[in-house]
Amino acid sequence: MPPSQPLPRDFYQRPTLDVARELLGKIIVRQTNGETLIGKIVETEAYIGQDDPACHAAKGRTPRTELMFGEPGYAYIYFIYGMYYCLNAVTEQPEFPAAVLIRAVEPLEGLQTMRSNRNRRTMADLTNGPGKLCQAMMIGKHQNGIDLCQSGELYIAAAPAVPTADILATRRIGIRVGTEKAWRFCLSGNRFVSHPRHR
DNA sequence: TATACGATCACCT
DNA sequence: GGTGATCGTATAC
Repeated sequence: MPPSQPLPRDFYQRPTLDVARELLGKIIVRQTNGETLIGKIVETEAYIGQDDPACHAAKGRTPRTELMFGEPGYAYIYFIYGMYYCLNAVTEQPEFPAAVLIRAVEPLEGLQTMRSNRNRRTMADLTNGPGKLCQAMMIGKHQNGIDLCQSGELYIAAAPAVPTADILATRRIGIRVGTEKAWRFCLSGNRFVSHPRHR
């Protein structure tokens, strides 16, 4: 039984920075092979429009970025570095290309399966990175374009808002342009946040 | 058709 | 601290 209802589309059809902040503490539900894998979002990054040089849509509308130009609340999953997938939630109104990258989750349910998917012994590095959490939760190209607002094989469920004081804003990670923006958000002190340098 | 590179990770020193 | 793995996408020819 899923923990709660999917977040409504209205949640995503708002300024991306608000969505990125408020996705912290929300629940990713992945139902596959008769099992439910659950993780709490602890780290996000915003990619906002064609004026954001780090946004995939900055170079224009292409088959790859088409989803970002569409309805909010859908999964935009891209393949990177020849081996990893990254999960995004599309935001803002149609025709405005923006999304929130889910960078890390705290595993809550299905730990054994996640661990075997990752082939790791330790819990600590199971889902503390965008590529890692997709590997752990079996999220790949087949899930690209899924509606995150409907209970199904992949969605994001509602959860109480986290205290504003617990939210840390930093520069985005892993990009070479647009690094001046503090558009990365994480739960202060959470052990499943990526990049251990941040306290 | 060819090539350069990336919103990463694991493993090495 | 550094680097190799590995391939879809965009761009150049």
